[in-house]
Amino acid sequence: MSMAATADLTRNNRLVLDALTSAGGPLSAYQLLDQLRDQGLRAPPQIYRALKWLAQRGLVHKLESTNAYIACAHAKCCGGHVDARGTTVFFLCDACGHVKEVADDVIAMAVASEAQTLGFVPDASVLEVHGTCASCLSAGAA
Amino acid sequence: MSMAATADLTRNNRLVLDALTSAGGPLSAYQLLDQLRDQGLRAPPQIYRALKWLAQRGLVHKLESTNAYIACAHAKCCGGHVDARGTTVFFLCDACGHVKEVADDVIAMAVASEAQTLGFVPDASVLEVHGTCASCLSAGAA
DNA sequence: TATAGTACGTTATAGTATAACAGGTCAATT
DNA sequence: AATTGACCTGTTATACTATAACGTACTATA
Repeated sequence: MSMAATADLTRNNRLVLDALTSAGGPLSAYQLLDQLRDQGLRAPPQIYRALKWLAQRGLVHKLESTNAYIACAHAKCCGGHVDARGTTVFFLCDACGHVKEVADDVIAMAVASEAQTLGFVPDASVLEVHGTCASCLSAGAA
Repeated sequence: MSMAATADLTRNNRLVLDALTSAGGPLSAYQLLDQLRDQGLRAPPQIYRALKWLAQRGLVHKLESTNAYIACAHAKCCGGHVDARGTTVFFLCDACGHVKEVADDVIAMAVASEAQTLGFVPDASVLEVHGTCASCLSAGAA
């Protein structure tokens, strides 16, 4: 497995990745732009270019159902052990906004199996489950 | 199982649904608007209102990863036997644009199982697999 | 007649994303 | 040294996606 290239990040890419990482949750491109205006980022293309670069390497993910971006939860420990092709599943709490990223082999294999049945060769998957997280459930049950 | 209400569609809802159905594939909201301008639909809210109404009843689905809308493949035969909460999986061919909608219990159960492990209560799922369809593969292999 | 609910049409605006152009840096090659 | 090419950068303008908010009209029911 190749180590993620957290070393050769350019200034802009680093700024965007750091902002997402310290946010601890999803941010929109324009929220990132607002946060990074002080650091010299002024226009959307600067943000989108960084996001594209980071996403291609699996360091960030786009949440398609919310048009938001999130730092890969696994990139820190082992350099993006979940590949950039998107076999991860996101559980998004609609109550608190928390997003849980999991690598679930059972789901991945079920998708691969269905694809095979169809004669379809998968390239990238978007798997996003909306609902209510455990902590919001227990808070709401009080 | 309740029959889908294809009878009590308003004029606008019917126009949008028919356009999507006869398209046989995904259309963007603005493509729909262009197509339906002759029938009197002039502004985006008219389209989006119809899409929202239809989606709530499972007659159309939104493809989050492409910002497009597609008629439910199962609505015709049995009134949306796949519920509006989104347990269906879409396989999108990036080569030809074809979209295959399938109701895969194995995937649905794998998602439900993972959710249960997390103590997460799912509400709606977005499951979209990009890749290459069988027919494009055989064409490309020639 | 009120009243509420729903659908409708319209204008304006918000939010998301990219095309296209210009300049800067740096290393490899000529 | 000069040239080239690859890549990163900044900027303007624009395209694409979606909704807020207003006013109207047509039911159905009280």
